Amino acid sequence: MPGRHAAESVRRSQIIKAAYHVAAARGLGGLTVRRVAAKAGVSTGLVLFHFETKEQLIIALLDWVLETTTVLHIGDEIARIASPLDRLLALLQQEMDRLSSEPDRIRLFFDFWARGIRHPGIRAKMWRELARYRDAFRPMAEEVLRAAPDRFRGVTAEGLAAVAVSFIKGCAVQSMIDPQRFDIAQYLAATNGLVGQLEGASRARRLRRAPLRSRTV
Amino acid sequence: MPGRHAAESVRRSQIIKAAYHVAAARGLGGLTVRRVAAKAGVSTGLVLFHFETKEQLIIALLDWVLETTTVLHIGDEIARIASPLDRLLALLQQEMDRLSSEPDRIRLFFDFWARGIRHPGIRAKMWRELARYRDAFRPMAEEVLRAAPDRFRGVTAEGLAAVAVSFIKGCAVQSMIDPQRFDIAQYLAATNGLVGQLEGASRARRLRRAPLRSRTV
DNA sequence: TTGTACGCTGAACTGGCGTTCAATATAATT
DNA sequence: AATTATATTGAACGCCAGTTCAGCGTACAA
Repeated sequence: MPGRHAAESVRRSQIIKAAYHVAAARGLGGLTVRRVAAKAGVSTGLVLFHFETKEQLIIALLDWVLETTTVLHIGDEIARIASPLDRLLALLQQEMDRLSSEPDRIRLFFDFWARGIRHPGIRAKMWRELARYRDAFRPMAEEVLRAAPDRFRGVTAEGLAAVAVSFIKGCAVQSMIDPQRFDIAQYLAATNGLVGQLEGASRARRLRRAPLRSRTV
Repeated sequence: MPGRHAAESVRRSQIIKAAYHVAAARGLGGLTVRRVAAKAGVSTGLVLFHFETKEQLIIALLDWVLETTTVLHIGDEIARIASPLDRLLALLQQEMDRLSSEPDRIRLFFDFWARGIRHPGIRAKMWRELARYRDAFRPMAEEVLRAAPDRFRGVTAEGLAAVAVSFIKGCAVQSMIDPQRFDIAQYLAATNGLVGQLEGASRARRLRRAPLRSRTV
């Protein structure tokens, strides 16, 4: 039934959400204009009427995924933690919880990441996202450097933030290929030990009292 | 010129190497039977005569990539380092050198990794590779646990190995999306600081005398 | 009421893909 | 020399993809 129906923006977001469901279920490789149209309950032509090309649809999907993924929001409970290193660990824990709560989204994100290697447009957006990620760690990294200047002689906040990001991305990459057995609690415990006990017993006690929720992803 | 020519295995490896060049240049998404045939200088039909389906060709390519990627070989210079933590850092450095020396191979590896998320056959092979990776760190991880039992109370060698793998994979993932600016030397310096100076000044002096070769990937 | 701009449809076009297969040339066997 | 087994070709097939577009229906302006 052709004719004037939904407003431009409504249709666009309707189609993008359909695209998200298709991509989350079948991956970017399984994303086709026809499938998106079917999922959205519209015709093939309409999808391209609103997005011109499939590539632009994919870019719009990426934008939507990045916008609607609340990443690295530093809540009150975390801001209240005194030690910078402890706060960093709490942030890591929060990010790793997301791994188990939104696996489809993380998988799709990873799919985009891989595509970014060959696709300059996607890579640029991913690079910006990575920069955002590192920037979120930066103030914390600077605090860490200030708290232990001898330990981090010659180290920049940027470098430290990159390592912090690696804890998260590295964990995601591993749990993605080994979703059943990868033990996040163990991962965090080992991280905790490696980072070093700046305050010794106090942190150990706190971790024991508030056990980690999810054992595997 | 049809007829009996090269032996089975010769042709197979010839085609696999052609597939590698195509995949390295265009990604797994750009790998087609026709392109591989053209690169190998044979007909389309011959590729499928030797590999039955495109999927089997891809699996064979993955096997070849995994076989011919010398990963985590612990050489004499590294084995001679006394401190386990220092040895771990040397291993990390070695792996990161590979990032800059064989970017195409690493990119292709990453491409397979992403495909493994949806493809059980590929995922199984990648999981085995990940296990190999962690196992290579395990003896070292056990030494670390033995050297500082208080620091790593409740931590298993498996968990510690997973974190070590994260340093590498996380670095690769970041430098892949940001090949120009990602500073590996800074990354290692920050890692060094985070892991903690078990031996203090001695390591700092050693690192200063033997500067890191590659600044970026 | 009429006209028109816009949203919308879906069949049709083009192209590239994986795959098949009859024909054929070569090497090994007899 | 004749036969057989094998390696090789490349045209052909069917499929599914992205994209186009002529036509249709609806809502709003005049």
